[in-house]
Amino acid sequence: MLVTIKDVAKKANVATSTVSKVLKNYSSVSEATRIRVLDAVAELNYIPNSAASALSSKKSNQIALIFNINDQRQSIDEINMQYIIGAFKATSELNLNPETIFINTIKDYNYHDLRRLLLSKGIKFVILFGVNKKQKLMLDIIDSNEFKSVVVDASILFNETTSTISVDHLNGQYEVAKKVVIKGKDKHVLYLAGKEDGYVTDERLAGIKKLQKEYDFTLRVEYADFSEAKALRLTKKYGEWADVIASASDLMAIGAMQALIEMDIYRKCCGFDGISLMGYAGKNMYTCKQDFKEIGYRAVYELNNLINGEKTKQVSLPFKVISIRYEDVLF
Amino acid sequence: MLVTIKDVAKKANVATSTVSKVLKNYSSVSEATRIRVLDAVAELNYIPNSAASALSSKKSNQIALIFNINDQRQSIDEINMQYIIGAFKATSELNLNPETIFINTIKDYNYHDLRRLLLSKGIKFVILFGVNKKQKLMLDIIDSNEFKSVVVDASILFNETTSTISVDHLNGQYEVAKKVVIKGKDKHVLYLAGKEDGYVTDERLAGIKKLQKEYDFTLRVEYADFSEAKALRLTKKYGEWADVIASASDLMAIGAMQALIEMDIYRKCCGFDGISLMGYAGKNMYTCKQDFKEIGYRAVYELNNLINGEKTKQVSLPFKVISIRYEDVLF
DNA sequence: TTGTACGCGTTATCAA
DNA sequence: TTGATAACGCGTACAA
Repeated sequence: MLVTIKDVAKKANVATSTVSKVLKNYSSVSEATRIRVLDAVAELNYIPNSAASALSSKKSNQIALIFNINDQRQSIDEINMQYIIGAFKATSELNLNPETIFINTIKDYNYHDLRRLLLSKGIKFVILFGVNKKQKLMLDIIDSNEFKSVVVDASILFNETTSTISVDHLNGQYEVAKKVVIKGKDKHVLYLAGKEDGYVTDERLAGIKKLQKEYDFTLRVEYADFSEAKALRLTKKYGEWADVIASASDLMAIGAMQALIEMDIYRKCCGFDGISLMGYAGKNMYTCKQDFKEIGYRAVYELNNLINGEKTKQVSLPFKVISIRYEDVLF
Repeated sequence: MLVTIKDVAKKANVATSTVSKVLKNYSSVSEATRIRVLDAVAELNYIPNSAASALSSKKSNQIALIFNINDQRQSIDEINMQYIIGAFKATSELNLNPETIFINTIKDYNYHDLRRLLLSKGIKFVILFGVNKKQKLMLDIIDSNEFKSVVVDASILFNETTSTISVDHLNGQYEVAKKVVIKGKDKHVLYLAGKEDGYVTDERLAGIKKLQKEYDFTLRVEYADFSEAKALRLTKKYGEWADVIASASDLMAIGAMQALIEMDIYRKCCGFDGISLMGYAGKNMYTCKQDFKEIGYRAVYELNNLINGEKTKQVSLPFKVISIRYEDVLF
């Protein structure tokens, strides 16, 4: 029925322990028996039982990718999908086993459930996507001493058990805004910030303020909560006043642009993220493009470093200030 | 160190088997000991070891969600993300454990690797997303007698071990095209079909042909391979000739529309899928909206039926012929 | 209703 | 370099 290591051992005329050694590439095995074992493995079509292995070795190559996603706005599903694809590429290369978890799409998920889920599988290393100041579960994981983690987009959470990885949001916002804003106290910049509980919100806000110090324009900050609709409304309210509208996300920038169109006025705008929707609705706006796939990919590699006992670190990935045209997203 | 079932047994003054029975909600346990055991569990913060459980019971609640995705076109990442979110909602409700696999983003993935991956985890039930006629791995899984599967969007693959689930692509295409095409032999319809190796391609093509029989227009079918760029090129070539352009996907419809804009002519268009991008670039086109989240959700429930020994079946989910406006995707 | 004892498939220790 | 053998933590006949 089910082929086990015993069957292989019998077939190859060796002990089970020898088979195990061969399969784990231990050196203390003669070439002759090695071949004999591998032949038997091939012949019997033997497939190791990962549960038995995990139980016996007390090791599991499982890691968790934990997402806090917004399942309302499908236009940005792209971001999480790219995270996932990049991360899975890395787990495949590193022979790690990703357990994907969406903590917010499932009601009644509390820290105990999550902890239980992870520990029952022997998972002690996790990657956190979409953390914010109110995301108690994720913060608990970071604070706990049971898990080591890599946090995406919240460099401030760096500590002895937590590596961080993200682009430099501060300078990203600074650079992209620099493309559109104008110097001088008489110039008005409307900045549509993200949500107050977002860590990147603070970083990006600091970016526009850094530019303000340099360019000395008049800055009005409004929190549009990463909402396109709110950005639209706020732009209708303050767009007339502004010379330039800088947004902390592409979606908000598109909302702002839509408002301007409806108001029939023109203002320079810029976004943040570099999602492909910008190629359709972005009207050649500048944006700060993040490579989400690469971020997911690197996050796994950083986690692997932690698994291998390395110390936590803060990783900064490059961004690109670009304008996405229709031709760029066309396939 | 690690709290096991033995520790709980000791604490509660019962045998390990009793603890096991309590945790599995077996009836043959007195209320008194039940409480004593649960108290001990809570007090010791006991967490079951899923590997040990799987090994001992020879059962695993693991299923696999296998995706064949196109990782070039991020505009439609939304579709797979919605599948995933819906599927995960269901697995959470059913206490199943999803293993997510992207077979095409990882090079050198052959059937043996995949089979090995699945069987090593005791996975015998899988859901297949994105199958097409050339997707050998998935077809092998369907044909093998080792796995039972639910296939999304390929009703034709239905058999004794394979349930299928999808909207009625034929009538979906029929209905949406009906909104825009015009009766009469002198009327010209350009139909931008999908890829020839896609199962839905055939179904949707049959849909437009059904309508042709009824409306008697002149039909020109061109395969745009689900590519926006190809749709754009083909529309430039045949758009002038056509009175109406029907596309087998939203992305192609958007490409066609873009071509028309560049050609500075107007033709009625329709798409298929109902992705949110249509709210931005769709110019009020009609489309056949699929509820991808619901499809993912239902697919898991169907798989659960197979797990519970039910017979395979063909499930058809409803579609909606709508026109997506900007307001619809705005949050 | 409860407990004993064995088996699940693999790994690891230790002796040969 | 190899082979017994004892864990790993849990489930489940079967006996009590």
